[in-house]
Amino acid sequence: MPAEDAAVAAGFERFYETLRRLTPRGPLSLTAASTLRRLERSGPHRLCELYAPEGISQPAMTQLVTRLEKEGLAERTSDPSDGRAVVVSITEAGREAVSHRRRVRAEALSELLQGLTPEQYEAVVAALPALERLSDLATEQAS
Amino acid sequence: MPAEDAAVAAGFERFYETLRRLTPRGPLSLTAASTLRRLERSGPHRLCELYAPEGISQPAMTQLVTRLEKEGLAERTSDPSDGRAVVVSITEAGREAVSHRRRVRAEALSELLQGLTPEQYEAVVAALPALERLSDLATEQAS
DNA sequence: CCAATTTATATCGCTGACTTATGTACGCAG
DNA sequence: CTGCGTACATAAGTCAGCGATATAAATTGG
Repeated sequence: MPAEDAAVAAGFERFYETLRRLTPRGPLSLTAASTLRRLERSGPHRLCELYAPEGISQPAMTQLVTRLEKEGLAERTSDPSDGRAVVVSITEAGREAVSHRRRVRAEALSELLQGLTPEQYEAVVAALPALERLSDLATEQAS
Repeated sequence: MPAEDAAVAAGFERFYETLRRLTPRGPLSLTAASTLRRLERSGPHRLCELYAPEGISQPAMTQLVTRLEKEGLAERTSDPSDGRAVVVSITEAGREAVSHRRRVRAEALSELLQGLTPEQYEAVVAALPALERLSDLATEQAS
């Protein structure tokens, strides 16, 4: 492991905690929010396609979908081509919940961003593609 | 809110999920790990100074400290100057647990970092001071 | 200096969100 | 239609958080 990676890891570690506290309490668990974002981003999915990337077990996803359905944020549809399958999709209320959460977070973050110097701000913007790339790499690795 | 902040927020949102999955399972909850890091970083604290910054209730912190104590990762000491207070400090085993967790995470991250181009890597390194600053700002804001 | 209040921590009962093990319904090959 | 694999649901247990409340020490007002 290159030495400089350790510095990056240390910085990320602390920054991760900062991000975590930026949306402290809410009716959605981390996994619930993440699942909703996935459904919003890449459309309806079968339940069996959801649990692995979210890093939880299949029963946990069943329960999560049940909760989301009870709260009106997602819905189950049966797949006509496969009677065993359940297709999960996000509802309008779900989209609103996601965008509300996103907005709250973005506003809190925006306030912090204003404390940066223009140079620091530019550095953050310049690093965004790299962060995006890291997320892509992590996703690939998982599959 | 400046328009570009939204892009930053979106990038951070996804990156946050990525970091979250970088240390998937472990015996320590997110809060437990975060609390241990705090104790390691800034020394012993009274229980009442711990729960607010960690974003949990006081009873939850009492329980968390109890668990950490049971696992030998932290210990309670009574404050001689205030009979009501309990001073929590990290043990040697606690330090090891923190550093182990940090190492695992750093290695996983390091693997991802190698997938970046040199330019992207430099962009990340260049952004570190800004991320650090953001964390500082968030800490100030909380107090 | 004693009663009332505030502060610091602990205990209780509850819920949410996971786990593993197991059950059920459907699809498909023989 | 038998039997097996797949997709999902259910059951039972655990863990980590919550609010309400209890206990005990410190502080404060008369």
